[in-house]
Parts: sequence; C-alpha cells; structure tokens
Amino acid sequence: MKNEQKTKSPQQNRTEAHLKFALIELIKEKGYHSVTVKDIVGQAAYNRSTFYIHYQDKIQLAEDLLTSMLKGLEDAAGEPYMPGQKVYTTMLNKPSFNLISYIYRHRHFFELINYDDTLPGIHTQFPQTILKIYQEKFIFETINHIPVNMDYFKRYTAYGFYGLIQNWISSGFKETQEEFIDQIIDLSKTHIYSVQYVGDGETGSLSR
Amino acid sequence: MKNEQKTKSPQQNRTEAHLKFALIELIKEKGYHSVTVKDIVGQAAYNRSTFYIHYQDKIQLAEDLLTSMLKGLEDAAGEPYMPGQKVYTTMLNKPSFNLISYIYRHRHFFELINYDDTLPGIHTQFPQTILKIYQEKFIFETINHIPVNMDYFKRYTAYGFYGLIQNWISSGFKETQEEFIDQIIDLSKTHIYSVQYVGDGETGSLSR
DNA sequence: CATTAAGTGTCTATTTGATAGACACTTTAG
DNA sequence: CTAAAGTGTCTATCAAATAGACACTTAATG
Repeated sequence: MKNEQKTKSPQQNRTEAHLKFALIELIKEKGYHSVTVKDIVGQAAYNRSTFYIHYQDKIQLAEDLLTSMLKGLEDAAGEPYMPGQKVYTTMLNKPSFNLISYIYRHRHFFELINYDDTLPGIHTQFPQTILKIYQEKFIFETINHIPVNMDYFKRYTAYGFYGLIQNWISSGFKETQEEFIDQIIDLSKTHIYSVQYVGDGETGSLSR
Repeated sequence: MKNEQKTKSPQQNRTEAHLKFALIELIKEKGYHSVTVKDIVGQAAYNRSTFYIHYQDKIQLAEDLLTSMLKGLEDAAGEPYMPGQKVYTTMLNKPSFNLISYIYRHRHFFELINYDDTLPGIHTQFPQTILKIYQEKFIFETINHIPVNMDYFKRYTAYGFYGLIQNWISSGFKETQEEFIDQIIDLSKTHIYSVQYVGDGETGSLSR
C-alpha cells in the first residue's frame, strides 16, 4: 500500500495549481483531447518529470481540476449565514452572491462550459453540483405555500439557475455580478416565497 | 562588483512570471499603490524570502513587468516578414495581426491600461512603444505620395492606433481580432498608401 | 500622541521540489 | 509501414524555495 500523503505542502499546491491553470488555457486553445502532457508542462514551464510526481496522467489532472473547483463552489455556498435563517426572496441578494461571486472569481475556469471539446464531466457535474447545493443547503417555500414535489421544484430552480449562469458566461459576463443577481431574484419572485438555510446537522426552525 | 547572472534558469523565469502575474491580479483588485510584497507572495504562493531573491522591491518587479511586456510587443512587431517588403494597405492584414495578436494573447496584462491606480509608466510607455515600432520598423507612404512630415505622420498614426486599442480593450475585446484589424485597415486606407518593413540593418528597397 | 500592528529588507542553514536524461513502450501521422 | 511524437517510470543531483530571526520603517488606531 503506497504512502498516500494527505497534507500537501504549499509548494505542491502551487505547482498543481499551475498545472491546472495550464490545462484550462490549453483546453480553450486546442480542445481537451488534443492536449498532451507535454503541452501542459510546456505551458506551465515545468519539467515533464514533475508532472508525474503530482499526477498519474492528464485524466487525473482533469478530474482534480473539476472536483476541486466544484468543491470550492459547494463550500462557497454555505458559509456566512445562520443555520435555519429564513430569507425572503426579496432578500435573496446576499446568499446568491456567494455562488455568483465564486463563479465570477473563477470565471477563467467556468468559461470552460462554453467549449465543445472541454473538461470531461463539466457539463453534467456543474449543474448537478448546483442542484446538490440547493438540496442540501436550502429549504424553499413556494408562493402561497402551494404544495409541490420539493425534489422536482429544487431541480427545476437549480437548472434554471444553471441556465442563467450559462448565458451569463457565454455573454462574457456582460452584466455585473449585482445586475445578474437582480435578474435571478426577479425571476425567483415569481414562484419562490422564501428560502431557508440548512445548518450543519440540524434543520433550522423558522424564525419570525 | 556583484556577479550579475545574465542567463536565467527556466525555474527562475517561471517564478518571476508568477510574481508578475500576481502583481497584475492585485493591481486590478486593489490598485498598484496598496499592493504590498506580502500580498504578492501571498497571491503567488511563494515565500517572502523568495521574492527578494528575484527582485529588490515592488518597484523593480513592476518595472520588469512593464519592460518585458513592451519588449515582447516590439519583438512581435518585426518577425515573419521580409525586410523591405512593400505592403499595400489592403494587405495590411497580416502585419498588423502580429501586434494585435500579441496584445490579445497578453490581454490580461494590457487590460491594466484601463485602471486608474495602475502599473507606473504604462500609460506613457505603451503608446510610446507603438510609436517606436512605427518609427523603426515601418516606412509609410501617404496616399498619392502627398508630402508630409513623416515623423509627425507616424506619431499621428501610432497614437491613432493606440486609441483604437484602448477602446478595444475597454470594450472587453468585443470584436474578434480579425474584425478589429479590419477596422484599422479601413481607417488606414483613408490616408496611407503603403507600408514597407525595415529589415535589420538595411532599409529594404521596393519590390514590384 | 503613543503604542501596536503591519510591512520592509537582509541573512543564514536546510530541505525538498524540480530537473536531466535514459529506458521501454504505445500512439499518431504521413 | 515507418518515423516522429507522446507516455509512463526511475534515478542521481541540484538549486530554488523555505523558515525564521533581526533591525528597521511606515501605517493605523485608541
């Protein structure tokens, strides 16, 4: 059993970050499938040997890139808000902002969803992650408490959100983050009454 | 006299490139003057000691960044074209393309001209470099060989070019490189008859 | 103001991440 | 079918990066 080093040194993280960055650039430039390990180390200015110290192959790097970014998105989703705090759609501003701002900060990566021959899995896993966030961290209430299948409702809204994001990205982030959030809120107001955050472990009870 | 190491190892270049990249990011984020060395090494994930192995201070890094990019622009200007080759404005496509494509490839850097508290000198040295390129590498002919002061004419066209670039950048590269070049050519056609490239050392004589 | 905190510039000993380069294959173009 | 390019693995070696301390110099802030 090989010794799996769990904690990475800052330098290891740095090198891996550079390799990931190089991969993103190259995918945009020539498509995922024609990117070689040589290309990657060439772009990132490392020795080919170094690549294999960190990753088995291109696929592993791609997976690491995708999972780490989506992990980051999940983490960004549920942070500075009180568990169980109820938020009305008119106040949806701040919570959505975490997601949006994460995507915007890492737009270099998320632009990959506009490419054809791109990071494997990104077109399925990105929207799935949004759905997961909706499922695990939010409790929605429909307008007038109209009874619906909540699983379906969340899927519906999550993918709707994804569609807007997709459009925002492919427009080259034409709207500012704030403008974009306002759009989302306007749309939400048509069918969502309130949103509750789910705390770690306990489902928040309603306040007010 | 200290031993000035003239040739840098690939790793040194890589590290310096990362530090430069970090500086660009930070200028956009918080403005040049409030960027500290700590910020830079934090962003680039290096140790502060490492910074001082490569640069004396923030100013030196900034200077290196600016001069290296403008040097690259100059180099990009005069490469794959035969010295003395005459090019009519209708064919201006390819030559301009080198400049444009260099700027576009390094747009991350050139976007800095849109910032207020930005890289010192960029607002003066960037247009000056364009002018220098015009002066050293091109010979213009006016429409119908109308006699003009060529120094003034070059300055005029160089800064006109700069203005277009500025606008292109601040629009977020709305036009493609090709579309943008077409614009330039259209404008050039109004007062430039032909362009000749100046070879290294010898002024090319006309062909055809 | 005065005091604290943050940032600067410089130096060492140490380490560990990165490198060169070779080997045996495999895959891709022409 | 062959040549060229790419892959994956291993080793000895090097030098880039690190930690951490030191004396100072600005910025903040109560």
